[in-house]
Amino acid sequence: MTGRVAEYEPRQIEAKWQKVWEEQDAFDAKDCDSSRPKYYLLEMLPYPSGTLHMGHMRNYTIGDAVARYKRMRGFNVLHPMGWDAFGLPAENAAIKNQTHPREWTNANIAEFRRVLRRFGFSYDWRREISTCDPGYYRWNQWFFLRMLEKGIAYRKKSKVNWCPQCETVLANEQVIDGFCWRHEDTQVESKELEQWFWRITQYADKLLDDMKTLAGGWPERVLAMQRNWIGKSRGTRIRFEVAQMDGMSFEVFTTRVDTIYGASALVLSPGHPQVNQLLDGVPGRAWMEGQLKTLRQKSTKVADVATAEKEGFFTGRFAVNPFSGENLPIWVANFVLAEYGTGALMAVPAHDERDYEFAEKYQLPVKMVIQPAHAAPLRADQFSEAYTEYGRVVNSGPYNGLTSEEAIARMTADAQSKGFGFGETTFRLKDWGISRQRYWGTPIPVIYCDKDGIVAVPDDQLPVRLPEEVKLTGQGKSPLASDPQFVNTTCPKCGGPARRETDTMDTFVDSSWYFYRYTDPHNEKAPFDKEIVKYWFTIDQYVGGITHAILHLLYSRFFCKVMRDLGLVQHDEPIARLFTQGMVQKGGVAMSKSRGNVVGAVEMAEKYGADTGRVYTLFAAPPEKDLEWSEEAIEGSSRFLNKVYRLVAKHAERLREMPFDSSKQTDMATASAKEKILVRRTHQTLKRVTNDFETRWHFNTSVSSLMELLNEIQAQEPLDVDVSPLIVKRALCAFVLMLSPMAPHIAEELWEMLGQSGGLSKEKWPEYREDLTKEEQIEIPVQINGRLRGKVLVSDGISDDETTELALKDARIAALLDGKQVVKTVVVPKKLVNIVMR
RNA sequence: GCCCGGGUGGCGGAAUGGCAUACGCGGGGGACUUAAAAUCCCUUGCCCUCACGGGCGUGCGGGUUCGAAUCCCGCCCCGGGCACCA
Repeated sequence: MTGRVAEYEPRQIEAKWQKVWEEQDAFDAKDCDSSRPKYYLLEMLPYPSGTLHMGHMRNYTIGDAVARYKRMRGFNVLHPMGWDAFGLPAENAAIKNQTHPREWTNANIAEFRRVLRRFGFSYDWRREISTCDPGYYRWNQWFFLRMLEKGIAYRKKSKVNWCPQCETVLANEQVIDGFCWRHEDTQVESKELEQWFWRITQYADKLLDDMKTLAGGWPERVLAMQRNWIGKSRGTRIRFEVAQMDGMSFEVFTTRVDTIYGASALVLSPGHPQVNQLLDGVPGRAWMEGQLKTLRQKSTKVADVATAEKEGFFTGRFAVNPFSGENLPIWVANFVLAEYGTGALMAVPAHDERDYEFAEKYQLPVKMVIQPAHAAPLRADQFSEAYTEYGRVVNSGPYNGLTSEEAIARMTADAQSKGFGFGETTFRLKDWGISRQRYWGTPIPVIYCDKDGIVAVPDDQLPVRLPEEVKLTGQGKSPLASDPQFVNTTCPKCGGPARRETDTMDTFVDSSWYFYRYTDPHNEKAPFDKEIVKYWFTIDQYVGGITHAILHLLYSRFFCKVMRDLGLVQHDEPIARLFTQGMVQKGGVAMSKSRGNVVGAVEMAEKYGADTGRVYTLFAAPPEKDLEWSEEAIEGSSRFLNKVYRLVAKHAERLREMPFDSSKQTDMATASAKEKILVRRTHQTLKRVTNDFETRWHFNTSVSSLMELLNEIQAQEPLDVDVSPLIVKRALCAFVLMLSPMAPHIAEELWEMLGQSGGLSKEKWPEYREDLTKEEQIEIPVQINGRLRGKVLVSDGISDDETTELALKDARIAALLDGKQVVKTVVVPKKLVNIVMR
């Protein structure tokens, strides 16, 4: 045919088209364009540290394939990128390298940006944001002030993790099994500090309820994790008076008030604030103090707490069961959490596993008050474990015979009317502590004045800038406190001397609303324009890792609800659909710098080309599954693109001038056999790939469909005999268009080689035609008793009876059926025949 | 303990009630080449058989069905999340 064919040079092609895209602003999204449907596609913004590896790239490749597909489908696509630029690693790196966190961060951002461009992701770069810019974080401060006005932001003393070696507060993530991450032999202490909190608990119910609207769009396991985290629990609060101590009482929270007649003790947490008062004047007090101290000092390691043996002591005091009037001994025990419920509980050994275990050890009575509703009754002498199911209430005075549900309702109502209790809902979720004693974050915009107390920084003084010249030592308290120029200020109210807040905000604040800023990134008067947000929101599709299933995604939902209450947005949920992609692993574990198993994105792109990297990450596994990186398997994707390039290059010359109109299709009545194959295979592939993009995103099968189509086209060689050039051109153009979301650079190059102009970013996705996917003749399997015994060729419109007849006539089938009785035949049209014989 | 995933060739995976192992990697054989690389062709689940052919086979055991990797019941194993939450 033609002479020597040029070789596929990914580096050259990729640079060429990236430049073209940039010059054409090919991926700019147009605000408030009502002529097209909008599509907001978002990938989680990276923390710019270390190197971008293939784990990042997988996330962006999945997103980019969808973004490009949606554009071809006629959507106005918003596909932005930015940097989660505040955070501890920058500060630590700065201390280590004697640089400024901003320098370190900016260098990383520059590198990340370069690598993302090297992969040709179709971002609207005009909208790039960086959370460490004062132009961004001033809006963190602005939101903080609005929350302060609303009472959502408040200050209280709270326990923090404190390392006595570092002399600083540690984030929960920096506490490893109760020890400091930098001092493996130093136990982290608990210390009380004044901290700023955001009242996320005020939205607990809403956060839980609104998850109903996310069902279907969010992975069930993410919803399950959030549900678990919020931890809603409905129950009853009951007050127990202490016998012979006037006015002293304890409240307990229980979800099973129906078991209260079976209570055999009242148990307090060692951390309960009233323990000391209770022990006043009790004989043996000194011994008890010792016991208390031991219980309180027990390891706080998570693993230990869960498996620790139950221990406790009897206080010598008694509480009165308000339902039965019975006196219950008051105990203090390690298994009662101070932070949950009321820090006290009623122990019902017969119907709670933990209480049973405790009662066994300390010989407390086990009183059965619930019997199974449908199974055989429990017998006291055969009781070996707690019965925790609902059932029918017994031995409970006036409540006997009720079901658990009825008893809970009745007893809660009675407690309320008699004044010793009420129905209550508790949550595991706690308010969000946002104070960090760190430098590299958003300064909290508050001033402390001796005269006026806590004073908000006025809006017109925002942003409160991070001072650039601060000495970072990693020691002591908040770094900002060591900068007198920053700390000392004047009170906005009285003008007198005052001090600035020296803590900064948790970096999760930055990422809780960043996706709103993309819609209007340069606005200096507001965090964003309401109308523009209204146009773009909600986010149609969010793509990111499962690691953020709780914190980031819960905080973002909370922020949205606060913003709605502030009148800034009108929607209840910011993200309609969430896709969590699997990790990229090497040697069975996630890629990470510390493990030294990182495959750098740049190295990968230089060796094989960005398109090959993209195709491989899509092909190697379905996107939600973890993917084991294989240097050998990537060769397959490289070979595939090389083959595609050679095929198109071989035929491009003679097809270049051929006019091509994708809306016109071949007349199958006059087509040759080869032409029919080309047309049908093309439309079959179009159908499969379109389905993959529209439904479950299994791009691995999209790539394999294209590989099969490529093989089919090659099998029809020579393509200049018995095939009209127009049909070859249509097949190749459809191929290139289908490839373009996944391997955009080579697709652009081939498109140009085929004589098509204007670039692919303006092209439409090719529609398949159902009738053109149909084969004239189909080979279907013939089974006897469900076992494959032969095959017959049937034509498209054949009836079931005709199919059966054909199958029975098949020589091999006939031989097997000889002398046997056919009981029944099953025909699945165009799929299969099954003959049941005896 | 509870909740969510998952278990298919040597490997990544395909098939979601209808031909198990598509596509790719790896392996074996061949063509081209002085040679190598690249490329192309053939082959590749296990067992029996010279062969034709047959049997087995989707973690295990049952069930439903003309037909099960797929649906149902009961287990086992692996991964992840939560975990003394009253």
